[in-house]
Amino acid sequence: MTIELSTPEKIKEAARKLFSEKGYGRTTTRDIANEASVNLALVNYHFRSKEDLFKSIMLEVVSGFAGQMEVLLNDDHTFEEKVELLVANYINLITQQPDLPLFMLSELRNHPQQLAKHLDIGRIFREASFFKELQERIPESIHPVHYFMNILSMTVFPFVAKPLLSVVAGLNNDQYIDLMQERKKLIPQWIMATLKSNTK
Amino acid sequence: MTIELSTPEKIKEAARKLFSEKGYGRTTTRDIANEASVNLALVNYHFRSKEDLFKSIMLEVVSGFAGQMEVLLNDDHTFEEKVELLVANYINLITQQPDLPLFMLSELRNHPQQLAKHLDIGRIFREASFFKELQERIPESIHPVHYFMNILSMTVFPFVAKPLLSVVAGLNNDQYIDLMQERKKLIPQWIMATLKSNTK
DNA sequence: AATCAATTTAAACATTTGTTTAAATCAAAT
DNA sequence: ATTTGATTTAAACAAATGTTTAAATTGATT
Repeated sequence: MTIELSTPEKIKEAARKLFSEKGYGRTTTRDIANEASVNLALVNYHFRSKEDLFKSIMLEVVSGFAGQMEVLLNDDHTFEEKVELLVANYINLITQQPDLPLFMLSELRNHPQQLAKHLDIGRIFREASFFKELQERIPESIHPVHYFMNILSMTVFPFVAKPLLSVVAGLNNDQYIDLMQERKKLIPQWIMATLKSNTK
Repeated sequence: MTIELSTPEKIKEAARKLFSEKGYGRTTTRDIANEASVNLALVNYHFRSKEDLFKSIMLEVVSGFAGQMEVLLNDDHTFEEKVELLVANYINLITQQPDLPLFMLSELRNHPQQLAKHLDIGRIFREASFFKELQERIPESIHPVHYFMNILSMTVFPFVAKPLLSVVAGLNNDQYIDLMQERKKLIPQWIMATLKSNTK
């Protein structure tokens, strides 16, 4: 039932897995070739270098993330529904790919320019209907990005800090996943509560 | 005015800097020796291996973090003051060492066991007065760790995601730091607002 | 001053790692 | 069936990297 992938696709899939699991520095081209069940030289044949392979994967991941975000920030729902969709969407995504956020954040710091490069992310966000709706609800003294930070923080951080927080709370893996599912409902409630505390 | 450090201290300081800047995988023993202005072989002479050097640093960082947290979670202040102190404390700490949280989180995932090892972190947290006070304020249907997650998330995540969020918001470094300073006051307010929304 | 252990140094070693090469294989077009 | 270009393979190369060695230096003790 698994479809036969082309060699470059096999390599990219293997690299995506290994880079996000172990980071760029600890992943070798031989790791990638093995994971993809492919001859070592094919990594350099299809992609020019390890660095180029990384860039191509990173670009896909970041533009996928940004594209999805743009849709969610501009859809037809109410503000509160937008928050609910945003949170549920990312909790689902990250539950399936738990290593994705830490990978993105780590490597975004080591390869800065990459982000602004092919993606005018700033404009996408500032022009989103979400931000206009947000500004109508809060005083001008508070920067709207604070609330965007809060949504993303409460949604993403618990996954990133799972090794720490699961020990703190004394929870096993399944219990931790249950907690994250609970947050789909809780985070939007909390966000609305913080908005009421800072009314315009 | 800078005090002369012993060789092992020079090595540890250099390694702490480079590991947190570039991660374990991309930091070489030669990098460390150069940064410490010390002969290459001394890294292996004073610490057995690169891995051992890493472990020794990681242990210091994690137990420092946990120790500080234990004090803050158990001091004599009111619940709201505890939240204020916790937030202000970590915003100050991370402002001075911006690479620390991402380093801790990345490497904690690659070297799991390390955490639970020398540190019974779970007990420290569950027995803290902070958690008892928290439980008195929320219904039993909600796990208190949710709120601890929220505090840590809103405090730490904006630093970890700075490369992304500063582009999103279109802010330069100084403006971003100002935003983080504002959060010292805002986060405790928001936390109290979320608590009121889920009263016992 | 001589001794002795601890520390430092320069050099080398063995692996690992990213990349290249040249031949072999494959698949489609003539 | 032949040709031609793309793909794959095994092998090798050069550079980087963690570690070790053996000699040199240092600094305190006798």
